[in-house]
Amino acid sequence: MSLKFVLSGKLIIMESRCENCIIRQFNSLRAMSKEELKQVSDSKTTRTIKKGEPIFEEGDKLNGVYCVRNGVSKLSKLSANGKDQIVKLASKGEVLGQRSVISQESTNLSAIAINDMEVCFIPKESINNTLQKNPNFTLEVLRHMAHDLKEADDVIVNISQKTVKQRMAEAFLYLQNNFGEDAEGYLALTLSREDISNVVGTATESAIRIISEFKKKGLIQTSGKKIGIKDERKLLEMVEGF
Amino acid sequence: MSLKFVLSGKLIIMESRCENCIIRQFNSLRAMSKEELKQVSDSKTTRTIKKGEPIFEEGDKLNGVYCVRNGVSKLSKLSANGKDQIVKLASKGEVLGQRSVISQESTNLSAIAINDMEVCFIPKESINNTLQKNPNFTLEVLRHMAHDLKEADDVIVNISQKTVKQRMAEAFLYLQNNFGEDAEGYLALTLSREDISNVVGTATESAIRIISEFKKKGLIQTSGKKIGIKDERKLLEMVEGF
DNA sequence: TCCAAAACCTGACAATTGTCATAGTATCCC
DNA sequence: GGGATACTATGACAATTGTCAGGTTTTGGA
Repeated sequence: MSLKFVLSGKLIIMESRCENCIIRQFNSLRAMSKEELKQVSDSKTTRTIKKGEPIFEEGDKLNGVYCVRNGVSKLSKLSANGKDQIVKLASKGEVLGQRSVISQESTNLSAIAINDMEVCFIPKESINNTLQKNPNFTLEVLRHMAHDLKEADDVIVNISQKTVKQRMAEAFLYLQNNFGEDAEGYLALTLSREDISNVVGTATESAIRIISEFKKKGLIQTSGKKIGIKDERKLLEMVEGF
Repeated sequence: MSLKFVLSGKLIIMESRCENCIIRQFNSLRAMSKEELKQVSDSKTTRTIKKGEPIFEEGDKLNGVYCVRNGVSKLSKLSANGKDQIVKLASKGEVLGQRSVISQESTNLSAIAINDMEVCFIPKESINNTLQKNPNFTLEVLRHMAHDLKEADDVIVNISQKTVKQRMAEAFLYLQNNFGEDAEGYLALTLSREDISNVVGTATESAIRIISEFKKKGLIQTSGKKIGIKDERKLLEMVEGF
């Protein structure tokens, strides 16, 4: 049986065996057999990462993958002009570093914690072993990667064909759909203005300016750095180009 | 033994058995067993596609994959404002439509022939069958897709962080590296100005203007729509932002 | 071979976006 | 609690890029 604590209003489930971990249901690990999971469980280690700290950085050789149990990480790449481009936001259930382990190259992205995180490190041996023996698992990973690639294609088209304003609107809707809202109607995932601009691919000042503009037009509301969506319909229209 | 013809100066190899097809060595099909290849060979059909014609179009449900034997295809996506964004150029040896077949969704990209093409259509049953039974094949496909995803990430960063001029320079170097040059030093793959602008993600007029500028500066030379690289070093510097 | 259509090219201008400067505001750490 | 530091915000301006409008050249088909 798993241990449960109620700590300052939050329910925390301390589950150290992968076999029993719910997170697993959201990613490719669910295609592993019992024995394979047992092996993963025996070789894995758990790490906590504080807000702002890296899980790994561009160029690192990864000795395994990281399964996110809690918190959100930004996957980004530094460009020649010193700016980060955020390529993906990864939260509970996602596995980081798969690509690097599969292609046996150093990673092309940095993973940095946006809030405090808890991740499980799974050594690459466990993964590679299963990849070679369990076609179901490999296929599951493949399906997942096919999905990521499709999303990446969409991002390419969006960045090159939409205006910054459209991409900003899209980003807010994306955050709403993927991370939800809090009780007061603000986006549950709060990003700094700089992170927002790095997701959208624009200058921080431009992002701020557009936030102000959206606020004036009644499309969104803000409270500190928190942002709430007020007129989803109009934001959607803006994304489509009206 | 394969049949060979010399037709108007070109050597054409008519090889209808996958087992003997050289093309296969360049893609994931090389990980198939003899029996699997035999099955693929028996179920495949060969198609020729004329310049400008589609192999498949965005939204199509694909019943198989296309293995490119000859010619080059652009993979593109139509955006809301009516412009195409070219996401990838695929030539000899590349397999198109894999992602769609794997994730069992309709395709998110169109594939249109840039010059006359010859492709082999392989029904999805052969592929899915092998994916489930041969982990080596699945792993090979996975590695390939991991590579594509990494490239897609690079494209995202490039498009959002580099100027149009830098991306143009990069595009020419890319064409040189991947498709080579003809005897007179012009890029072997000749794209229309519109296609170039759709690769780079800019307006056709901007692309033309930058071509003129590069020509004036002695970085490239042109002859009709053909483009030749004259100063590779300076183009490289430009990409890096000098 | 010739004509129409398509592709290429250039100029002028407008819109978008980035940069720099500067000031207010929140946050963190001692 | 207070000061340093990072983040947010806005204005002014410049650079980049897109759009429209007009030409010229090339290409492909009758």
